[in-house]
Amino acid sequence: MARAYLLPEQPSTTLPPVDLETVRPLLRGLDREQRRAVTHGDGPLLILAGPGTGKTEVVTRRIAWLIATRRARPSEILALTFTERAAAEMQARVDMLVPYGRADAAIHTFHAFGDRILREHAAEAGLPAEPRVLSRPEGELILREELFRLGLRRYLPLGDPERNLRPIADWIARAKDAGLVPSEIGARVAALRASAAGRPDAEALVDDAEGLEELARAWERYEAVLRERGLLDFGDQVLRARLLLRDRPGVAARVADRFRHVLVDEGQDASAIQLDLVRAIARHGNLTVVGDDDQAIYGFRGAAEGGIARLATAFPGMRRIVLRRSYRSRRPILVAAHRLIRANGPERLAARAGVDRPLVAVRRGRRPAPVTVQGWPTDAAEADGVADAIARRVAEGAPARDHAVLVRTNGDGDRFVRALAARGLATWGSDGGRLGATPEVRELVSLLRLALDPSDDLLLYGVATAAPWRLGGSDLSRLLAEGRRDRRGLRAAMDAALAGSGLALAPGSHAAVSRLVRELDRALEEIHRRPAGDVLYGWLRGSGRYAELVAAAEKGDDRPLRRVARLFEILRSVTEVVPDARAAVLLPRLQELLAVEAEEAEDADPQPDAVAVLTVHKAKGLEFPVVYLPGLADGRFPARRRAASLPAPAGPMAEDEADPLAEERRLCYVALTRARDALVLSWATASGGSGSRVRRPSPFLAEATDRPVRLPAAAGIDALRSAIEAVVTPTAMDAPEAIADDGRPLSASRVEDQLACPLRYHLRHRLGVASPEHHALVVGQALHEAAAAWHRATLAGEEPADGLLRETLDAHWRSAGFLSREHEDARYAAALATLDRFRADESTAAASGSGRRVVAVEEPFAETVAGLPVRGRFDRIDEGPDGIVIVDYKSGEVRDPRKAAERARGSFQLHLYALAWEARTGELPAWLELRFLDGGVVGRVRPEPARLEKARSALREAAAGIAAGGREPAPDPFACGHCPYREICPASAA
DNA sequence: CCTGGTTAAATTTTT
DNA sequence: TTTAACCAGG
Repeated sequence: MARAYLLPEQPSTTLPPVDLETVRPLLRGLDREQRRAVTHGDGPLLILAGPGTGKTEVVTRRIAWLIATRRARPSEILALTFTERAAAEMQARVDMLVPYGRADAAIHTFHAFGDRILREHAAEAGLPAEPRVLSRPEGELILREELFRLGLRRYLPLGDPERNLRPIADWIARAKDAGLVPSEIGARVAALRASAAGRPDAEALVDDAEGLEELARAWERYEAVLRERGLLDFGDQVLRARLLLRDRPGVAARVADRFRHVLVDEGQDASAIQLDLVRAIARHGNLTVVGDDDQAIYGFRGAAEGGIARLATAFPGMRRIVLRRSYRSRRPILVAAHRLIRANGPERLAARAGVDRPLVAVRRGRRPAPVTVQGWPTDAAEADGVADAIARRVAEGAPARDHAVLVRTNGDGDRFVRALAARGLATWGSDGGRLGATPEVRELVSLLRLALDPSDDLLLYGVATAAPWRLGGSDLSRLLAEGRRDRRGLRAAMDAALAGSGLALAPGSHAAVSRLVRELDRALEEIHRRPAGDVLYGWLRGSGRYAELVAAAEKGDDRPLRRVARLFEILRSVTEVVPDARAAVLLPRLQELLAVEAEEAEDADPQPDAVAVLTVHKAKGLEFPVVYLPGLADGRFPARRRAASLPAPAGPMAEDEADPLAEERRLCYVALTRARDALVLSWATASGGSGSRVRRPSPFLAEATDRPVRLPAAAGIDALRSAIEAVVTPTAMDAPEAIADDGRPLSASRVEDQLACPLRYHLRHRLGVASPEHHALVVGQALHEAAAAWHRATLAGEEPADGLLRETLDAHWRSAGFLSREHEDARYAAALATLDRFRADESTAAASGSGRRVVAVEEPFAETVAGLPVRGRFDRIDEGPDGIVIVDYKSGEVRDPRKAAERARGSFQLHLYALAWEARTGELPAWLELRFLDGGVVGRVRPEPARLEKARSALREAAAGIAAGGREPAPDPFACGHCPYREICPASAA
């Protein structure tokens, strides 16, 4: 029997005799399909390998078999994977199968292989001998450096110039995945323009075309910088290797001759350019592709839709072997998974191969557990329920590592980690700490920022409270208060205390402040002339922090020291890309550079006694005896799709598949098929916050189980309770007699800060920690002052002087908080244009005789509203035909009048001002207005009772919270992203 | 059935 | 800040 397998399936050149004993073990234990796959001779082969069908086993044995049967020398075999991890695993398994250590087959990631080709032919590829490859954040650092030279307009909002940095980097990567070069975007733009004529969506198409032109320009500039500096990015490693083979037929021929057999793992994840590269190398036809289109979950990352099918077309006569036996999951799991994936339609390869049936379960014996579905009233209840179930099983003796909780997004995992931790169970795999988020690294990054802007109290506060000084308590609070009181800042208060002319400090604090100031001054002196790493090194030695870290390491905890060492390694290597490594250059992208896992490998590998809490993407390729898949609620899984922020470089991308749910469904399929023995699906009716929306079960639940999904009756009471609590909690109308903490009156910004995040209120208003300079504030204030000066002049009956607006702008313009000189120049020019329009608008209004006149400017008030002291300043008060209009100037980039009106309606500040006006005059104003200076639009609203009442209750709620003295952070991914305190906030969700 | 206003929730990841 | 889903009201 075995002898038959030694014969080539297709006649080929005469092979030398093969020792049966070396070949037989390679086929041992394989099923029929697997054997056929392993022993396929020459010619193209597609192995359709569903989950758990022994895919890796087949590929590795096939490599060993090709070698053992002398169909290929090891060096003639090329195997391509996507991750280093997969490559390493394949290599290890081939090494075990091929004796004598002669397995020098080329097993690489696509990128490593492309890189190897490029280096071997560096001269022909027009590259330096040793091109440096950019990491992702390093690429963004280069874009950031060039930001104002990229020729961007639409994608460069002056109020937040870095907003599109990441999207543009992604866009370039996707363009390279598609195999494009910048000049080819032009063709696409032309095609879009041509096709637009006469179509109903013509406007949108032309708009996209313009956007693409802008992006192509930016891309070209980015490429020019890479060329100048001899750099490659990840996309180039594949793209330029492919272009090399296309432009140099001689090189292509040599590469194809060298690799007589090519194997591709996870073919469904390949990008268009990767597939193209494979076609070019495997033109001899000896190509083995392993994959499963039902597990294609990387469309967002550039995987080509229908990639495997396209390869099959490119290699006519490709033999197809379908692995149908699952060695992993019990039958109920396979049945549910198949029911689900079936909904993706008849184009799936399994369906086209005529095997649209569940995989055959090989593991038998003991009746398998059915797939269960649980409904929970809230997210919290779901997390507790899952954690309880796991804890119970562990108590009964099951190993913790046998359990996995699979989630759709990283954020979803947190509550399971916490719930498990509360039951004494360790977890692994959830988005572990990033290096940049560890305290050791944050301290050092803060120091760099502080050295660049020593007047930033916020940073100084952060550094002073961090190791090794660990200042805190009343001394630091008093220094802060003192610095704020005399308006000279925290540093001045420290200096005064040290000189004996200021606050008296406790001896310990005195010594710490003294050394802190000394070390800080040294860092200040060095920061602009030495690389960031050198400054940090001096600080570590001088402050004693280095000795502390070493001592901790000697005592057994070397993680802090290792993290700091990695920071230094990153700072060193970035100098290869950006020659000027001073802090001012690196800081803007430092967070991204440090967004690597804090602990090498530790979090990415299964931990011996911990429960896995993983995103489904991270779980791909893994298996667990027991899998929990919570969060199967509509909108969460399938996740709600967000509109792309940039037009796709290569036309419709994977997400534009006919069925928008298809990729999410495949993701769910991957999740279900991670389970060996037991699978528990669940969902929660509500996220749990008061007033949170009721969620419907995911459509995938019904698809997978073929049963109607109902909430268990037991959940009813909890649901009612949470519904009642939802009504009771937020209203808080009967708040206790509210007082505003130290008796200082409330203001709009105090109330808004308190409601947004009590910790932010605490830092800004109780401790008086100043926020760092921000360009939006500088520009906004200067414009504000200019408008006020104009109105003051007219109020005094004068014709405003010609240069008044510009002179006032200049007088209040400070060069602080801008990203770069170019940014400041652009914002200044924009501010001048804004003032021109302001003048024109005001002149028109004056001439129109609208019956409105300005009666007060910058008018301060202090009134009692809802029993609470409130103060503020009306920017401008007008008297119009219907009565008083309260005006507030804003400098945000609002251009749409509808948006402006919406903002006015929702403005707490305006409604508070209306109430203050009522308290002062006994009458409500007729109108409330926001005037957006940049956009020249006005949003107006009548002060309506319902909205005024809302403002009153917000005021009360804030006052109560302030009086209670709470300082709990209220992390929110969006709010934290813009919070000035995010650098020092331990709870920041940014 | 449409419109507008209100409200909660903010992807996935490797090289 | 933006978006989309939901609800009320015409």
